[in-house]
Amino acid sequence: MNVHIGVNGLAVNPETPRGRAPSIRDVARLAEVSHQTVSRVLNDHPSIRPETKERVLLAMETLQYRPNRAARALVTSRSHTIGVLAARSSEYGPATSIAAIEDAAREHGYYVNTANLADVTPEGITDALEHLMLQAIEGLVVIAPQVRVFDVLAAAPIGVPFVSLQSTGRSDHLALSVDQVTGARRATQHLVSLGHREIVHLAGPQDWIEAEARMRGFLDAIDDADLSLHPPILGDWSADFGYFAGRELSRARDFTAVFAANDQMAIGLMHAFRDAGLDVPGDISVVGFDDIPVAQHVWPPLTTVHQDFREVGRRAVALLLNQVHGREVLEVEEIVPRLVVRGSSAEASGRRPRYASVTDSA
Amino acid sequence: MNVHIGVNGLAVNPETPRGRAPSIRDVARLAEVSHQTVSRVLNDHPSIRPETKERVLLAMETLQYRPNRAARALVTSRSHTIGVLAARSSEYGPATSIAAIEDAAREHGYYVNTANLADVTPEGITDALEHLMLQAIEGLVVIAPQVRVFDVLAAAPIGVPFVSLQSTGRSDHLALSVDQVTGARRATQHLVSLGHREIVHLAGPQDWIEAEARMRGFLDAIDDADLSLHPPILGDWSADFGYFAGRELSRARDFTAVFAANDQMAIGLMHAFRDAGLDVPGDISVVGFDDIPVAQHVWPPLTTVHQDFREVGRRAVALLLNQVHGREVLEVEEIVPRLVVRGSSAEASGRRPRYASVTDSA
DNA sequence: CACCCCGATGTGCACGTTCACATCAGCGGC
DNA sequence: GCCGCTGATGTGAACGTGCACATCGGGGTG
Repeated sequence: MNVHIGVNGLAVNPETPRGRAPSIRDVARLAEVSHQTVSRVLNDHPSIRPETKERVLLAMETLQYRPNRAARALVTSRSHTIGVLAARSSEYGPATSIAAIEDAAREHGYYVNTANLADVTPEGITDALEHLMLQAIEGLVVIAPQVRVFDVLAAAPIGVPFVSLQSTGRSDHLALSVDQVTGARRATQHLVSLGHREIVHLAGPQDWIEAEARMRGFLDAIDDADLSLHPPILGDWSADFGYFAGRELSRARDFTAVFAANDQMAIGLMHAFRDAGLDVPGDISVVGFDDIPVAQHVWPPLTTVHQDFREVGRRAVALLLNQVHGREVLEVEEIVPRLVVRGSSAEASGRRPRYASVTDSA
Repeated sequence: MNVHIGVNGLAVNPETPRGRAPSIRDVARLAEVSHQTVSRVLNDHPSIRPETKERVLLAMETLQYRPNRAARALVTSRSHTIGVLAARSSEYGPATSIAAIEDAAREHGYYVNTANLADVTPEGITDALEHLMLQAIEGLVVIAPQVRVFDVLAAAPIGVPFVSLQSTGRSDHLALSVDQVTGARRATQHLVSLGHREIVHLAGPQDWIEAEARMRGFLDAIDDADLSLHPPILGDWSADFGYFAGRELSRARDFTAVFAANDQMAIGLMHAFRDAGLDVPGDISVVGFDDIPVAQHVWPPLTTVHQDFREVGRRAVALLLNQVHGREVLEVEEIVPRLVVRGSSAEASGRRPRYASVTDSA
């Protein structure tokens, strides 16, 4: 109700004409210099007498001057904004990375504008992209890890450098590759080393880059160990899907371990197994991926592959801004996620695993 | 490496002079009208002959014209951007709301700029606010639900309408109040109705508005039922804290139920109780708050209070944009979250509760 | 038939900033 | 004592758009 707080914020300053916000000319007048000198102070120009600078800064202070971003953007044609193209951004992983991107960008004096992919149709993607381009973004971070997105991106000339948080294997852009393949392989090898020979993979949706990488890691490990291959199940990342998949799986029971492509599905799986009277890890071992914060607190504590989402976001910004500024792009070292063994995986014999408590993260 | 895709995006258009992006004047020249006519087409001015409009649109198309947001913002002094001041934005609830806010804003042709609160010191808050104000935001959504934030907000005249996702009880701004008090009261009453008389509240951090509201709902219910009050434990929302709190609690064991202020802590609690050899809900009932997606898949499935975070985000934007456009602000109806009874709460006697499966959400 | 109004379009300026260039004083070197 | 350089500052234009106002033709009204 009572929301109008003056027209213009701080508004009523006697020095400032009308209801307008103070401009550099107003500051200049007060400091008795030219507007250009004020501009120089703003931009840290070297040849300004300290005394003059002082006077200008004082004038800015008394006038409560704020530089006008639009005017600056207009003349420099730099928006100081980067775009983020994201999918499913309410989930822990992406959300964490996005937050880290925003923090890192702010630290570098940049703004972030996020467009969430409502649907992954070409129209939806073009639409989101259009929105970002209208914002005149200087760079783009892509966290929408469907292959399809990159097809659209490749087709639409976006004209700004972009970085993806998923390695597509393409060379038309920079990717901040977390080595998901190795992560998935290690997870699978862990199960193999526990004596499991019939392992099922509950994968992410087809077309998702991460799902594909984790699947490949799984297949590699199965191949290395010379095991027979169960056809992977394609899920949608959700715990609910994990539950339903687990219900189906517990009918057949021709396996002793499941590697789920993310923790949510793994948790849903365990729920279903419990419902079916199967003990995890006594009857069936389960391994997840991501290490979301609750993973170590569910029962049994989930063996999973830990990813540092914040670090990924940070690096993405660093990489992107390097490109934006035309600096040399340093070699991108891959981040290898690490396996965290907890209670949901045990030897195929059915013996109890060593108990991993909450302190394993310390 | 191979990232530079032309200087300017689509760049090489013979109609466009130099390397500059096409402006309305370029379009005007090609369409053989004045730049003002082009502007009118852009802004859907009524009195334009359809034929002329057609010609202009065609010229835009061939020139791949994009309006320059900075120039427009400069002259209209409207940024078409709203700011979001957020805290802990990687968690499910806030992250979901933020995503919904972005979607809704985009639908209304607005951009969203998010500033995450690194720390809740006055400096941190001012800093984030400063960042947003530099962006010339037209409105602000606050999801940083500490009381302290509102103190700073009240002190610093932000000069734009703002909406908070938490009800502060103050009248200096609009709040989109989810009735957390009622939600918490219902959760507690549920435990009371199951015969529990010794109920502990694992609260959120002091200073958090939501923590306070949930605490009040708890206290109200305890008071109504005339039960003795256990001193609430102040947590930090995290599952890890829930675990440690649970360890402490299981020493005393002078209670039969715990109402946790969010699901993460509830899950941590259950973990600790299990470690201590206590059965949930056989020995102790646990109720959470939020209904995060995994809540129904942990063991036992968590009784909790469901909130629709997306709806909250959507409404926040609607409310805010109404204010921004000076439209009448319609009465804000409170959203009352609903209790979802699952397996983690049972009668104080220790009898097994009816089993609530995943289908309870269907 | 003169008048006015309205629809359709054009003209010039303003927005606040930076950039290119101009100015001016002081100082060292010949 | 003059030249040129350099540091410190000022001057004017430009960026791309929207707004206020001007213009012009046509049609209805008296």
